Amino acid sequence: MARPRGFDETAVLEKAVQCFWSRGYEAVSVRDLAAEMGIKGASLYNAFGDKRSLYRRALDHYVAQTVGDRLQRLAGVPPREALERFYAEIIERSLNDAERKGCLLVNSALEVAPHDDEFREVVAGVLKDIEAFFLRCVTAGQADGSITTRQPAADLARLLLGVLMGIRVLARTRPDRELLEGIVKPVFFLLDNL
Amino acid sequence: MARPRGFDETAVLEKAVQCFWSRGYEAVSVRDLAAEMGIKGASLYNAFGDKRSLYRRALDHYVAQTVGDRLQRLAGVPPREALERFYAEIIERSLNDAERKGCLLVNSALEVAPHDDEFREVVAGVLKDIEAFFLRCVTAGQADGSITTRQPAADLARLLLGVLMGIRVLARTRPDRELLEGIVKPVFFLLDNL
DNA sequence: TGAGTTTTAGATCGAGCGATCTAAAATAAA
DNA sequence: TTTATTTTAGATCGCTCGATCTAAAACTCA
Repeated sequence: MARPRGFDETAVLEKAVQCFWSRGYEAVSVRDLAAEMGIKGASLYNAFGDKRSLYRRALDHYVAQTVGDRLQRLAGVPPREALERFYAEIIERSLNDAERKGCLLVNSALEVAPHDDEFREVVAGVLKDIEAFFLRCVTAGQADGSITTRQPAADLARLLLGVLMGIRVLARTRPDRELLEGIVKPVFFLLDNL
Repeated sequence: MARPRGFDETAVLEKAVQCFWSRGYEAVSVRDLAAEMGIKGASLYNAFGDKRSLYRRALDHYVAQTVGDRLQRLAGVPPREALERFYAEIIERSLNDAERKGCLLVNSALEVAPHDDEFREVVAGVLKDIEAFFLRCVTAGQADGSITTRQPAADLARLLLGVLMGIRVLARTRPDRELLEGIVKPVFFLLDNL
């Protein structure tokens, strides 16, 4: 039978995530990727196909690890608190991001999705998942009285998604706690009052 | 004396803006640029220097034409109305953007600014200009009673900047009126009430 | 008109790109 | 041990990259 693979596919995929995350799709070469992943070019093409396929795998892995994990962890938390912890996490991540890599999903939304239908659908789907999470939180919060009912839950969820994207973008150019927390403060004031 | 330039520098610069705007920095080659600008490679290097310098010129031109113009047009408008018209313009622009180019400033904030100190300063400066415009609007609105005083003007301005970035990002993947207007609606509800 | 200067057009530079190929090394089942 | 299969390592494919060079063409001023 066949010789088994000499590397851990998940481990090298995570190296690829790091590359794409910190430098983007176009700016990273397949040679850079192979070197960083610790495998040879042919092994890379064998295991992952071409550069675009590898990016797809990297994005899927990132989303599962980062977004999926967060949504799952906060699924059981009381809604108002879940939202607060969500944003607190995002802000801490953004401020601790010395390389200013931002979020691979947001980066993909700007660099890859606009020119590539498959990636646009993938990114749009994840964004809708996040929006749906926000909507569940807002609806539950409105039901238990912790979140205002004076605006439709759907619009509040949209606002939460928009603000999330805004924080992710601004943090890459102005990683400033006062700015990021200043964005969130009026949002929670709105959720709380009225 | 010298032979005069055979092309209009501003006109070809605007062609370069279109290229960088729709495809990004890395994905556009100097050959693409020269062809689209209708000049030869040597003329491009003569007139604008290298690719990075041309991008800088293109970004500056875009900012002056697009951002600067908008802030100037709305400077004399009553504050609450200025904010409303600002967002209405942004949403219409985003929905009419068939190529999903988004905003060159936001695109630069994600593709170029994180890895290039000069561009980071340029982008951060423009973002601060926009934030300052929002702050002037909010402060004036709080003074004339058209905007709530129950949150600090500085935080409301930060929220307005964050939401603007969020709209610009989301529109490139999900150019959907319901989504974009749904983000803005609770923001104005917050500005109006309380 | 002629001297002087700049812009043109097109070829070309070395480097790096994504992708593929060959052949040797490695492994598991027969 | 043999056979079959896969992964390796490294060279290499044709192409495009950003950038430069060479001359010819174009133009202004003396």
